[in-house]
Amino acid sequence: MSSRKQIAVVSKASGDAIDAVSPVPLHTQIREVLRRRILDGSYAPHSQMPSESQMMEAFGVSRITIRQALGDLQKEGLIFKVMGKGSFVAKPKAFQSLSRLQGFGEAMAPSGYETYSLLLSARQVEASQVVAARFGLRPGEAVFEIQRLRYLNREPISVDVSYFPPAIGERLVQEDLATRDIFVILENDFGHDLTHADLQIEAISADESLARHLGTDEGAPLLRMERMTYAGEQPLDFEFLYYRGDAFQYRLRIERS
Amino acid sequence: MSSRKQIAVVSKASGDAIDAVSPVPLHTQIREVLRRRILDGSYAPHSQMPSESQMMEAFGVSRITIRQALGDLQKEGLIFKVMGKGSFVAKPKAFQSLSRLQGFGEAMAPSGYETYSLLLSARQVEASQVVAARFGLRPGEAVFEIQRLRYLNREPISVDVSYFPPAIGERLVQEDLATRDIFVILENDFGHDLTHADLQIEAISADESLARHLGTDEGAPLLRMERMTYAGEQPLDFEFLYYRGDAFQYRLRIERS
DNA sequence: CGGCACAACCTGTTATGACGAGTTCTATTA
DNA sequence: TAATAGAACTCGTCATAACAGGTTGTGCCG
Repeated sequence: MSSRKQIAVVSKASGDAIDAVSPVPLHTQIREVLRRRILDGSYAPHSQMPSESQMMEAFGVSRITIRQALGDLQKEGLIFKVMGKGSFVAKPKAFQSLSRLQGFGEAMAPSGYETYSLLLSARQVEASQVVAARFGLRPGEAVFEIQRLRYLNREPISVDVSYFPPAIGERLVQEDLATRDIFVILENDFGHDLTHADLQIEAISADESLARHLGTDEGAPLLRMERMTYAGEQPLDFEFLYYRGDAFQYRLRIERS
Repeated sequence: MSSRKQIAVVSKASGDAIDAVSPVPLHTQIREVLRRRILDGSYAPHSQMPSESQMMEAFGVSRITIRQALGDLQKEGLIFKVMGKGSFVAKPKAFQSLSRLQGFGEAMAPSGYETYSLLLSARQVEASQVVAARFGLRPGEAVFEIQRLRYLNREPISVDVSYFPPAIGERLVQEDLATRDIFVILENDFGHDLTHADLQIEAISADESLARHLGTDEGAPLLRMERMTYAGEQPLDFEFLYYRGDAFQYRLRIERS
């Protein structure tokens, strides 16, 4: 390569605003911005990322904050650093970080693949007819909705729309949903004992929104799952999962222990 | 099998000296001391660990250093923290953090278990007859030896004695050998393309040292493996693995891709 | 022209300091 | 006595600062 031209985008030109007064920590916001840039290709695999001091300036925070964000990404295996040179985007690899596929994927992936999630939204909403019925609520009562876009080996693989009782949802959003399995959080951190799940499956066509997220054509075949997970009698987690039809085989074991 | 009366050790009474001038970072030293205390039971599962300020004083370092050590352990899932309360030792769980079993274990663990390694020693030594022969060296030439004790779900499962060309060994010790798979480091960080491995297996009796590490009786049956891993023609990693006979079934697939 | 020393960058480590937020126990108050 | 306010602890976040150790380019010198 020749001269020093810009390495990559640093400024917050796009919708990656950092909010200093937000309740979510700066390093978390920055980590997610960087994760998005990696997953959407702004930072290509093997390319060098901006230096820590460049990011300091670009985001307007101190170096310790940048380092926290980068350190998190490094521990996930999304980037690697070389002392004296800089930070680089890691090449997606199978046989690295297993364990991240949740439930469905857990049973599905015989070996390990790299998986991450992008948080699309997380908010309290009024329960729709279907959701209310599943939780034994009245339509319009509050439930917590979390939408995520899941990646398998750096490719978008599914859109997950999950509903939780408000109390659980509030706590979930404080966790690291990008890399941790919701099942594991529920079991480990919250102490819920997941017992079983009911599910149903069908095939649908991608609408505009799903197609955009999953990078398929509109109308492409998707696998749609509806799954309610229980801890004993208590309904905990109701999910709609939209999997890319061309990327998944269906093989599943529902029992969990 | 002796009864342990101590509650929680904070001071560096035992052999857990922190060396300020050592080339290995303080937070790494501290992390490993804490890991040892967790794995050997000094800090029992679910028990509260000393507070960050207590550790600051006990180790004679700043809080940021303690936090780095604790943060690493937390990301591994060995401990968890509760704001306003403190740090606690996590309960060992299967179905959490897969992906850490290397090679042999990788193929062996159908689902996931929690695995860690304790670094027993890492140093340059003179190649023994056997090691030299495998690497195509003359006996007495320098090779790098790494000894580790591996845990599966908080129980010691195997002693690994690995030999590397000096250049590779020197780099390996700078990596996080406690949680990262050497195979993954070699492939991902170092760019070596592991192709195949030769191995042989036999059953032996535990000598005093092995029995002590593995927590078995002297004379207990062990599985002994000798494995040479190659990247193409180049021999990269020669290992002796001593597995507890009562804890392992042999089922293996050698191809890697 | 080739080699070597140095400056200019990078990340790694660590300290100090400050404030915020959550928990728990205590002491004051109604 | 019971409720409440607060003190005293905990971890979480973020800033500033300094130095070490590694890499890379530049420019001087032979």
